[in-house]
Amino acid sequence: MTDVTLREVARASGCSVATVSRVLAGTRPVGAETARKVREAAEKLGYRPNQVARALRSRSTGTVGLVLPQITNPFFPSLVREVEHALHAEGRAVLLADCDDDPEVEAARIADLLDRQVDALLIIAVDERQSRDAVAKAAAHVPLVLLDRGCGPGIADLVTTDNATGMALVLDHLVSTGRRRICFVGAAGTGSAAVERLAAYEAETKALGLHGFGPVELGDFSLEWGRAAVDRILPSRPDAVVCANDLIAIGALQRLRQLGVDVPGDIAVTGFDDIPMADLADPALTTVRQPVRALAAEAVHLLGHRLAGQNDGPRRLVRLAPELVVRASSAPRASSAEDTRSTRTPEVEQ
Amino acid sequence: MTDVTLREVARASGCSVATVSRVLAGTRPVGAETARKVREAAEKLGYRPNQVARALRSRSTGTVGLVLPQITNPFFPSLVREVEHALHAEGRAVLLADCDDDPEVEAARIADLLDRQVDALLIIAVDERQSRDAVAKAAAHVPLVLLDRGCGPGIADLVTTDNATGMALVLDHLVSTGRRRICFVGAAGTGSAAVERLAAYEAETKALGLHGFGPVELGDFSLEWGRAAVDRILPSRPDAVVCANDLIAIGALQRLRQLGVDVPGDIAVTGFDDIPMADLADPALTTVRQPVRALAAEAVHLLGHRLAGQNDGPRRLVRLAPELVVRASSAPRASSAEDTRSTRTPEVEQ
DNA sequence: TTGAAAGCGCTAACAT
DNA sequence: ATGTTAGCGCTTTCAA
Repeated sequence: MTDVTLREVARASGCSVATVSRVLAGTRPVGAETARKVREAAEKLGYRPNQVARALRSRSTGTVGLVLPQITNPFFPSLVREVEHALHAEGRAVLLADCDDDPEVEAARIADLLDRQVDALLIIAVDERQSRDAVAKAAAHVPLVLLDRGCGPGIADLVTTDNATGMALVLDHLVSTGRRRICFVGAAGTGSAAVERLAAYEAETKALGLHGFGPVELGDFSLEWGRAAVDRILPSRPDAVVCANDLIAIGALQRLRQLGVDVPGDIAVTGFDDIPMADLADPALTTVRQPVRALAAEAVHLLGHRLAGQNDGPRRLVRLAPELVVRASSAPRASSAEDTRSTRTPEVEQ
Repeated sequence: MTDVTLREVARASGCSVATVSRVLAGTRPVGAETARKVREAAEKLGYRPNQVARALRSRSTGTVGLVLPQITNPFFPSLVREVEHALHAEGRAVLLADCDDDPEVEAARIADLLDRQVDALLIIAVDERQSRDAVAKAAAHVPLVLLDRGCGPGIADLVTTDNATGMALVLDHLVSTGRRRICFVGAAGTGSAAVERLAAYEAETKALGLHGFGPVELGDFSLEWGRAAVDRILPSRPDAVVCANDLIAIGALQRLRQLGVDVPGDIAVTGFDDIPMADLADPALTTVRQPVRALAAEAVHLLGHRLAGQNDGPRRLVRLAPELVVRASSAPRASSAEDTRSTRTPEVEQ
C-alpha cells in the first residue's frame, strides 16, 4: 500500500504540484478544466493528502488537545463526546489526555500536546490552583479554553455552568413543593464547583428567608461522603437535603434507605450534574442537568474565534444556565404550594 | 513565543544540527562532552522538538488512533483510560474518535485517522459485520488491534474478554448457592458479546444439568429491555436471572423492585461487565468484571509487537479471563451449598 | 491562471 | 564521533 503523493497526482494530471495543491486545498482559483483533470487523477490514484506534511508546511495540524482530570468521572464522558463531535464537525481531530487527577501529570500532558503542535487546547483543569501555572504557560503558546472548571481569573476563556442558577432552581423547586427544613451537603476545597455551589446555596436560602436552619456539611464530591453526611444531618430533622453533586446525593440516598428513611416521603434529596446514574438511582434523583452540548459547542466556538486570529482581546467567561430535572427523589409529599418565583436568565456573559 | 529550532540549538552549542538531533533523539553514540554542551544549550533556549517535523521525516507520528462506538457507553471510559495510560507510558499520544454507534461515521473517522498518519489503530468496532470492511481496509495500512469486540475472523488481532469463563463463573456461583431455576436475559443480534454470552450460558447450563428449565429471552443490551424481560420470565417462577450485561440486570432489578419481588430473597440477579453503576444499584449487583486494565495492556502490547516490525505473522486472538464480583443481588437465601466446581483456566490464547 | 522553487523542522544517508 | 547534504510531502511566495 504505497501512499500516493501530490507529485504523482501532478504527473498523472499533467500539471504542477502547486496546481494540484491549489485544486485540492481549494486555496486559490484554478481553471475549471485543469481542476477537473486534477480531481480525476487524484480520484483514480486514490490520493489522500498527508496531513503531517500539510501541518509542517502550513503550521496547523488541525488538531486540538483535550485535557481532562479523569475520563472515568461520570460527568465527563458526555462532555468528551460533545466536544469531540463539535470539533470533528470543523474538521479537527482530538488528542485526548487523561491526567489521572494529578496536576503534575496534567502539566506533562499539556507540554506533550504542545510539542505535538496542537492548534489549540481545551482543558478541564484538575485543580483550581495547582493547574494554574501549566495552563497559563500553555495559553501563551496556543489558543486555550477552559471548560467546566475555573482556574483563576484572567488565565484563559472559561465556559462553565451557571452554578448559581442551578442552585436557585433546586431551592425554588423544593420550597415550592413545601420543603422548609433544608440542609446542604457539599464539598470543601477551592474548586469552583465546590465554592460556587456552596455560595449559591447560602445566598439563595438567605433570599428565600430560609437562612439559619439547616446544617451545611462539607466533605468531598464522593459517594462515601454522601453516605457519611447523612448521619451528620439527620439529627436536625431536615425535610430536604441539597447535595452539591450527584455522587454525594446517590450516597445519601443509599444511606437513607439503609436507615429506613423514606425518600421523598420524609426527606427530599437533590443532586447536581445529572450523570447517567442519577436516573437509575432509586428513587430516581432530582438534579440539575448541566448543559453539556451547549458547553461543548460554546467552548469550541470560542476556540474557533481565537484560532481565527483574535487571540488577543479580553478573556471571556461564559456561564450557561443548567436545567432542573425533577424526578422521584423530590416528589411532593401531600399538598404542594405553587412556584412563585420567576425564571432565571438563561445565560450570563461577562 | 517564537519556537526554538534545532538549528538554533546547533548554533548555540557550536555543533551541527545532525549532532544535536542525535543527542536529543538518542539515536547514535555521541561524545560525552559534546552531548553535555548540546543539552545545556537546548535547556537554556528552552528547546522542544517539533513532533510534526520529526514525524514527517521519520515516518512515525507516535500517535495511535482509538476508535470507539460511543464514549458514553458506561463500559468504555475505564477502557479508554487504561488504553490511554498504557500508550502514554510508551510515549504515544491518543487520537480519539467517537463513532456515535454508526458504522458509516466509523469508516469516515478511520479514514481521517489514516490521513493523519497514525502509527496504529485500536478499534472497538461498532458492529461485527458492518464495521468489517472499514477495519479490513485500515488493517492493510497500519497495525491494527481490535478490542473488546470481534469483527469477523482473520481481520486483525483481537483482545477480548473470555465470555465463556465469565458465564461459567456466574452459573457456578448461582448453583453453588442453591439456585436451580435459572433463566437468561440476553441480547439478540450478531455482536460477539451477545452471541458468546448466550452460547456460554447454554453450554454451561447443559453441563451443569440445568438445561431445559429456564426461558431464554433475547432483546438488546439496554435497561429498558431488562425491565421488559422481567415480565416475560416471571411466570416461569425462576430463582435466578442471569443477564448478558449490567444494564439489562439493572433494568431487571428496577422492575423486580417495582413488582415487589425480593432480590436476592426470591430471585438472584447477575450482570456482566461491572460498570460503575453495578456497585451502586440496590441491591448491589453481582457481576462479571471485565479485566479492563489487562485488556488495554494486552492490546497495546500487541500493537507494539506489530509496530516493531512483525506486521505479518498470524492474527492473534487473545481472550482474558474475567473475574466474578459477588455482591448483594445474589446473596444466598438460607443455607448454601458449597462450590464443587474447579476453577477455570485464567487465559486462553489461540 | 499556472509553474518553478524555496522551504516548514527534522532525521538519515553518506562523508569525513 | 561529527559534519554535510538531501530530502519527508506539502504550501506558498515569486515569476511568468
